[in-house]
Amino acid sequence: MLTFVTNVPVRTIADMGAGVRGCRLEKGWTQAELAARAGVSRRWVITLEKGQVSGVELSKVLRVLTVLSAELRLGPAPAPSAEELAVARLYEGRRW
Amino acid sequence: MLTFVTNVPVRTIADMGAGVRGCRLEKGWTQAELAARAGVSRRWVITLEKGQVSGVELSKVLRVLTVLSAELRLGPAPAPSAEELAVARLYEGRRW
DNA sequence: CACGAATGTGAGCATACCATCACTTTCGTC
DNA sequence: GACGAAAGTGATGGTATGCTCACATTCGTG
Repeated sequence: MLTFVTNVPVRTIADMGAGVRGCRLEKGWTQAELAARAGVSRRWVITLEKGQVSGVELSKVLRVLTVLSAELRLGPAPAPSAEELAVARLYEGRRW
Repeated sequence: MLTFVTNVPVRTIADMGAGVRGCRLEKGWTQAELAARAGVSRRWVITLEKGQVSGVELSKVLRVLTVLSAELRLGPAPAPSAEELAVARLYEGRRW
């Protein structure tokens, strides 16, 4: 049972990486152990935890979280700050 | 503000697709509008909502959710049922 | 029914993710 | 400091994702 990782907001890849790492450490697992249980490569676990790659595949992330007895929940976001709104306007309609 | 989509568990790609679709419809946006705002292709929005592809890129999903004023939260999963445990044992250590 | 808007589908191509292997660096313990 | 385990890095190659364009289908309204 997770105790420290409880309803942490996940807005970025880095958030997700930190969350996975936290869950893994709470269970006392090594990266290799997590990789084996989730059926992914250890290399991939590292890149996920460090947020080195922007486009990690969602299905693999979900498999890892399931193995870690963690769960994602989707809900309304708290109202953004004025600063966040300004940034959002800057990137409005932009293609990356 | 989202009203219907509130803290829905997301365990599979299909869950995510349904969640995104729900958030989009609550805002009254078309797929094309969502795609433009999030900077992704309309084709991709469709495949995400229908869960046609297992490995959608997490960064794009997060961008879409941000645009939709939705948020993912990571927390402990409720204890799995006996049936879920049996299935998990079947696939223990399996590579896909 | 007719019409338009929204949604869904197919093919082709570029890109980047991921697995594997080997190696290096960090960390903890003695 | 020495040792081993864990964590991190680099390169390579296969492959699936995602973008674009064009077309088909469904849906809602008059």
